[in-house]
Amino acid sequence: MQSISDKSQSQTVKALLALRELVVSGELVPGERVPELAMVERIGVSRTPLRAALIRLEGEGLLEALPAGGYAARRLSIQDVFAATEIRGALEGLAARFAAERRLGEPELAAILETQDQIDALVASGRSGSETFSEYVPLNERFHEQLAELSASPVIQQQIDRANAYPFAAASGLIDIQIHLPDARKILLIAQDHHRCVLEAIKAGESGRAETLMREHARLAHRYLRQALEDQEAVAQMPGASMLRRTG
Amino acid sequence: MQSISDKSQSQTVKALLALRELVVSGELVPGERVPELAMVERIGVSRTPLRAALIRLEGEGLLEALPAGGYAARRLSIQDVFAATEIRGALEGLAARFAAERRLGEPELAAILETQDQIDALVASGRSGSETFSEYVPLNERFHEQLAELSASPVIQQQIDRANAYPFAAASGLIDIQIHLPDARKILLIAQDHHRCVLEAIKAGESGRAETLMREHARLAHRYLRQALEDQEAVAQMPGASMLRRTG
DNA sequence: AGCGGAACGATTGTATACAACAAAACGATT
DNA sequence: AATCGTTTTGTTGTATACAATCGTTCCGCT
Repeated sequence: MQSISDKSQSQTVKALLALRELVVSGELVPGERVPELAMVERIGVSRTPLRAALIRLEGEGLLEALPAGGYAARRLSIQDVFAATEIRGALEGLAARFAAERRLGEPELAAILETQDQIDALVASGRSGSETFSEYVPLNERFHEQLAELSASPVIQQQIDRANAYPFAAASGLIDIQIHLPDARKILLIAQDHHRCVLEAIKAGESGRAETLMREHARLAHRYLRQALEDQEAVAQMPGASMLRRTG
Repeated sequence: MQSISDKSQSQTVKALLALRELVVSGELVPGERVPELAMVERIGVSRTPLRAALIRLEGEGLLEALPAGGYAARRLSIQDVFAATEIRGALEGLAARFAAERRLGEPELAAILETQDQIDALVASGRSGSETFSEYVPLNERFHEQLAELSASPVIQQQIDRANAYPFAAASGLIDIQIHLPDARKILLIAQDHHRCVLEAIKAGESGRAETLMREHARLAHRYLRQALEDQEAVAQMPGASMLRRTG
C-alpha cells in the first residue's frame, strides 16, 4: 500500500518528519490537542506509527501531554527560547572542553580544520547574498557536528542532538533570518572567529577556554533573535514562530 | 519511587516503570535485543503499551535502537557516566544561575530554605546509620527539585529531569552506596555546605558563583563513583551497574 | 566437503478493531 | 427558564491480527 516515493523510508519515520514539520511550521495551534485521526488522514499513515511520532515529539519537547490524554503543540515563551539556547551552549561548551582534555593531535583535528577552512574561504570571498548563506548553513552544521564528535562522548552527542531539536535553539536555526539583518555579515565574521579560537584552544589543550568560548558562541543566537524580534516580519518567517507566546 | 504493582496506573505507565526497572536492574543484558513478546509475557501488558515504553526509554537513553529493528539495553562506559554527571552539573548550574538572576526575595526562597533546614537538622543530629540516609535521599531530591523550579524555566526543568533518568547521573543516584563508603559522613557535610553556599549566592544575586558552585556540587558524584569503583561489591549493588562496560 | 540459495522461523513494523473514557448536547424536571 | 441527569458522540488507550523483514537452517549443487 506504499507509493513508490515513500518506499525508501518507514511509516514511522514518515510520520515523525511530517508531524514535526506540522508542529514547527505552526499549522498545529499551540495548546490545542492534536487529533490523531485528523493527522492520520493528513499524513497518510495509520495510528500506530503516528502515535510513535507523538511520543517521540513529546520527548523532544515539541509536544506536551494533555492531562485528559493526547498531545498538543507546546507553547514557548521568549524566555524558553533563550533558555534552550543557553542549554545548547552549555552542552557544546562541555563538548569543547572534553575535546580539549583529550589532547588531540593533528590527524584527529584534520577533518574539522578542513571544514573551518571551507567556511573561511566562503566568508573571505566577500560575497554576501542568499546563496552564500545557503552554502554557509550546511558547513556550519557540519562544524558543530564534528565538534560534538571530538568530545568522544555519545552521551554528550545525543544531548546536543536533542537540544538542536528545539525550535530556535539549533546551531543554524536562526541563520536563515540573518540574511535580512543589518549586521548579518559582521556576525558571520565573529562566529567564524569563535570557531577559530575554539579550535586553537582545543589544540592547545586549554579546556576551560574552549568551553567558555563555545558557550559564548551559542549566545550569538541571542543577538540574532533580539534583532529579529524587532522585526515582526522576520519573526513570522522563522520555523516554530507560531509556537511563540506573545508576551509583549 | 512508585511500586511496580500499582494497579491504578495505566498499562502504558505500568510498562514504562516495569521495563525501566528491568533495564536498570540489569535483568536485560546490554547489547542484546529486548524481545517484545517475552516482555509482554513478563510484564503483563500487550505489545502496544510495551512499544510505547520502548520508545520512551530510547529517548531517555537507557535503550538504543538496533539497526535491524528493535531495541537493546544500552552499554555504558565509565566515561559515559562521568559525562552524564557533568551534563547534570551543567544543567543544574544553569538553573542556579537563572534563579540568581531572577533576584528572588525571601518569600520565593522560603520553601527551599525549609528543606535546607531539615537537611541541616538531620546532618547535625550526628546519627549516621542507614536510616539517616533513607531520610536524607528524599530531602536531597526535594532540594534539587526546588532549585530547578526556582529557575522558572520549564525547558531547564525538563532537561534536568531527563538527565536524572540516566543511571548513576541522578542527584541522589549514588547516595545509596555512600553508606558503605569511609568518607560517607564527610561528603554529606560538604554537600550540605554546597547547598548553603548556592542558596546564599542565589539570594545575593551572584549568578556566576551560584552556577559554578552547583556544577562543582554535581562533581561530588564523581567522588562517590571513584570510591565505589574500588569496591566491586559496592558497584554490584548500584542500580544500572550491569549496564557498565567493564573496561579494566 | 564447501558453498550457494531457497524455504522456514522468529521478530518487528503496521493496520485496525474494540474498550474505556471524557466532553458535549439534549431533554426532562423543578 | 435554569439545572441536573442522561445520552450521545468523539477521542484516546489497548489488544490483536496481518505484513514485511531479517536471520537461520537445511538441502542441493559444484
